Amino acid sequence: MQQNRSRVRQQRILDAALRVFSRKGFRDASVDEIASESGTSKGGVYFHFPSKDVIYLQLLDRTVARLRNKIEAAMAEHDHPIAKADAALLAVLRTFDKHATLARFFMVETLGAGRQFQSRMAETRAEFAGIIRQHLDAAVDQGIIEPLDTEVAAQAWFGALYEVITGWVLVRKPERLEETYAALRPLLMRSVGAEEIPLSALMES
Amino acid sequence: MQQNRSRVRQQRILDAALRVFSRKGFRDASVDEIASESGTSKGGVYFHFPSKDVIYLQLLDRTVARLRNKIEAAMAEHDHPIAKADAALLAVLRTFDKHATLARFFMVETLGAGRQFQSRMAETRAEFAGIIRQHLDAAVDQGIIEPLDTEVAAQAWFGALYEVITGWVLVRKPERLEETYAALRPLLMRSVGAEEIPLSALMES
DNA sequence: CGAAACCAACCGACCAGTCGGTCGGTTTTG
DNA sequence: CAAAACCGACCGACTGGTCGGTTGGTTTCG
Repeated sequence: MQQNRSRVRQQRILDAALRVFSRKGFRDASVDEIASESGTSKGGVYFHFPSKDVIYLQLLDRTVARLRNKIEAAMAEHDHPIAKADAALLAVLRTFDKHATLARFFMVETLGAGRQFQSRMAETRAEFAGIIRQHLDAAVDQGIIEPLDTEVAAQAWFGALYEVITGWVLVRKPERLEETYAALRPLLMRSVGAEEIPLSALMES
Repeated sequence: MQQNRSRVRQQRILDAALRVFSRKGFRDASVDEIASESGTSKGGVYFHFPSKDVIYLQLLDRTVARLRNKIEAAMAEHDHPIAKADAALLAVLRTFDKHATLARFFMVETLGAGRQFQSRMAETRAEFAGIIRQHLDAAVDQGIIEPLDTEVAAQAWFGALYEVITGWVLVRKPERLEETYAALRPLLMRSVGAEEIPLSALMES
């Protein structure tokens, strides 16, 4: 049970780090603050993690994994590429709606965290863009949309989404992020030439 | 001529700051480095600028103004909203193509520069999104595109562009940013429901 | 000469990471 | 069984280095 306790403490530190990084950003967050926010001391933090960088990186990994899981779970419930895209879009918007802290960390923090993380950040962006691209390719293969440069299209989708979410994080308008869905969906769909299909029952659930 | 000399030195410092900030980011760029890169000393820098923050802010202002001028000059040569959008898109791509340093500063640096600049950054993003929105609204008024949520659309356009440029800055693929134009243009146009018009003579000039 | 421009040396705040030591619980041993 | 030995977890004072900003003196120029 001792190692269980240890694992709990590690999670506590990561949870605290998420809040502190979200508030202050990587550079302005001191390890002392993470320590006190997680109910321990600096020495305690350094017992569990070798460096501040590693805390950040592990937190990023955890966050990315959770978000990707959410997205993939949402998509797994549908077969049609457009329904998958819809589900993924809603899953993202709702997740960030519910966890604004996460949004702040992920959106505002990711790019400017510091030069040492830049390549990792590029990988992360590429990972999400890759998911989008993969499904765009599938849609092209199935003849649902016309062939197009799916790499640029995936980047553009990611960027559009990223910007809308970032804007919401910074300004908090509209009140609920999900409200942008109605405007975002047709925009994205039309951009790749996907004909309109009713969004009907997708709004609830 | 004394104040002229002074102004020249100020510009030199800003030019050097642009290079150093682009390489290192705001936090990792030391005033000493900006000083030596501009052929002066730290004291010299502090004679012309009251703080590192102000250097950054003035540089940001200068950069935004120049970019906005480029965009508006490009648009002024056309009347039709779609031609304006085209011209603006090309102007942006070409400007960053030619000045990768500027792209690095503007793209990678803007978001994560530090909490103290966050509201200013939000303003800057809003400014460019506002330009896009204004012209989307005009296009709607002229009946060229169907009514839509131009605020979200403008954000999405900005975000898409931002992401593509950022990706290029970080990975440098394709070789020339302008090559993304052919993929980006139809994507953006279709997203707002603008019918295809030949891009023909727009590629050169 | 006098003011503007410039410089090198310096100051002090800040903070990641270290280290010697403590504490509560578990295992070993006589 | 109890005392001794041990151990993982934890604490917080301290250090070493960095860097924004200051200052007092020097050069340049009109």
